[in-house]
Amino acid sequence: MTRPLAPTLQDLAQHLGVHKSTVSRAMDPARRHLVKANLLERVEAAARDLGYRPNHAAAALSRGRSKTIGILLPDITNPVFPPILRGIEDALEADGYFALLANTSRLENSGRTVELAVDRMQAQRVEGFLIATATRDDVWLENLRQRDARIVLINRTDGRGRLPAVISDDMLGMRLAVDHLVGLGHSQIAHLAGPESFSTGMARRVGFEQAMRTHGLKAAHVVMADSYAIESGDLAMQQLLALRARGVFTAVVAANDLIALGALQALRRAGVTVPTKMSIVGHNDMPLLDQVHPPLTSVRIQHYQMGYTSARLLLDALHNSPGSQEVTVMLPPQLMVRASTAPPL
Amino acid sequence: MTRPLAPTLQDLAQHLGVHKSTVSRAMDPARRHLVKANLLERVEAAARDLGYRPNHAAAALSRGRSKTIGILLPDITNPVFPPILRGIEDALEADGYFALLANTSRLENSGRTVELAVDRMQAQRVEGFLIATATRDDVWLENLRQRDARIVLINRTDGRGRLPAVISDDMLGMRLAVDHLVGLGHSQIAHLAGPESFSTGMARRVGFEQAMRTHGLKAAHVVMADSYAIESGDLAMQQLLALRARGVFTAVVAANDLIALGALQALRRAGVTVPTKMSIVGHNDMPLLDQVHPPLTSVRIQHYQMGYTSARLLLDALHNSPGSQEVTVMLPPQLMVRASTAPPL
DNA sequence: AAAGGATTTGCAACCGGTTGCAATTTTATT
DNA sequence: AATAAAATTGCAACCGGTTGCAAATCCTTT
Repeated sequence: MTRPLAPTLQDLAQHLGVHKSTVSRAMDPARRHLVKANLLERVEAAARDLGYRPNHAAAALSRGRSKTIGILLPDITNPVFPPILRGIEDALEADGYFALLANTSRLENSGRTVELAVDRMQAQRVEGFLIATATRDDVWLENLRQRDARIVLINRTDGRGRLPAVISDDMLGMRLAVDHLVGLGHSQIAHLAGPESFSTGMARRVGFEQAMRTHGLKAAHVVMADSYAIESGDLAMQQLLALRARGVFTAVVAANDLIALGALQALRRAGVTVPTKMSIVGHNDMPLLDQVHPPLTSVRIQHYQMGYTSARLLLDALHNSPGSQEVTVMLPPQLMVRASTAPPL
Repeated sequence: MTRPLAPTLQDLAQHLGVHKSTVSRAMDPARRHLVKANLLERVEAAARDLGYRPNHAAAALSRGRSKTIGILLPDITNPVFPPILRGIEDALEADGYFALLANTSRLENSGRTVELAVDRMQAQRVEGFLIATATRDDVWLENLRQRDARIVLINRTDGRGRLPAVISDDMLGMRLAVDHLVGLGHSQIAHLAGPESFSTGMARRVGFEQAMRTHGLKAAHVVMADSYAIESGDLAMQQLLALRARGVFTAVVAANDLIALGALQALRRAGVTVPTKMSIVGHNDMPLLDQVHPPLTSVRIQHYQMGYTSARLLLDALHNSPGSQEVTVMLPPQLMVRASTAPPL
């Protein structure tokens, strides 16, 4: 069973009668010009013949750069993340970088899981982190930052705004939603907010309130769901309905699609038909939203672009190591109008 | 800006006045017993103090094992894959392995993309591959196999059945679907098949026909969708409707949820109400299926378990290198009955 | 107390590339 | 044709661990 091991640079060099350093240069696009044209061809031919594959670990060790980026997601199972991941991968691949992925939702940021993942990634000598799990007061994130790790946040910012981030313009998103509803004739609008511990929950609530003010309106009610999940949305909507006595409302802006779906459930049970008796707007425009009943109007976020841009930002920072600009890139969202919104009765 | 570099084994050893090989042994759980108890404690303390992180690249190079597995997915954006991925990660993490992910859908298996990804992964010296992109006649897969790569297929098998695989029991799945419909009183049942180039498309069609035979029935019609996508399902359903003249049917079993959703669309447009005039069963039970209208009855596959088991299988094969058992593990699916199926008129 | 075996620890080579610098060859210049 | 300058190639140290083997130390046993 002892088949020939994978050929090394040394093997190749010997085969060609040159020194391995020469072959090494021939294999590196950036140093290729240092080797004579015809030798280069011979090297390439030989590499192909022998089936040579560079050993990434050796290269990483030797130059102290792993060409690897660590990615922390709360839960890949949440449909907003796959497109982000695709964007990241596409950007990384263009520079020959690899992604190391970790889902950290097991204990929902409750400390250990994330730190374990970070440890493993640091052992892998990742050159930087793309983090989509930030909450507004993460200690581990702050620690990581202080250890001079290169970091770009995605989708959510940290509380202090000290780290570069790529997010959706939540203010604008809420303005789009509110403008749409007001345009339809609504004036009594409620908000199902997301957790304040996430920057998105916070920003969207503030954005909602501000957009309402722009129209000279006040939020009918604001109820906070305690997580971005269907059940939480359901619960929150029940609370909202209970408040109707103290002020009727004809539309609901949810901080997130899952919350909106939960709200839809609660409304269905309560016999409130959407959109005739109540309009609903979601946020994120996750897949299949056009297939639910009724098809949900939602604020579409540029997920793919968010991933792509964040990776690009990180790579740029890695290459021009000094001036780590602490930019926050805001991507404009877009309103997808479907059948869950209509003029009030 | 020249901050102290990350401490190495050597640094630690010097700090303690011992040789680095001793520290190396102290850090390895499997070799830890070789070092005296109190020294061990000192090493651990020092490691903590200096913030020592082992360099994975160095270790990988030195022992020739990267503790890394390559994962090939067609498209993480497809909701069946995230749970698979979670399963894989959980299994790998337990053994200290890492996952290297690649989406290969850009050109849908059209050759180059996959091979590029495989190349990059081999440069990383992955110890094995988990592949969910197999079609029934992949050349690159066969090549990979012949280069003695360790492989476990997920969800789909290759045509030749030469590679270990973890799949759902598609025969059983179709039997569950057909039994359910027949139990409701249907006897004229059509099938929207998936592409025959995928083992799932093929196996489910065969499974459907066999299940029908068990009941002494014959398939009303079988139309093949040309991909697992909503639009393809829509198109295929239109074709199916056109065939109604030559034999009425009251239920449709789709090879996949997306196809079923497309069929739902087509039926809606044609004014055929589900489930009253037509029952529909999907396959996979992807997320949000309970939120569409009507909530779709579907064959639930054990995605997470599929990922977990496949990774476990691969790890086992890697550890007992000789007897690479070419098992095919079949996981039993389960029927999720919802509102898209009802007795025929 | 000496011999012999069992434990610990040290030594040094090695994994497969990368890279600054020196040596050599080629090309250009006069 | 001689010489300087430029282009190639070779040399050797190094990256940070791992591991077989030798050396040193500790424990038993008689």
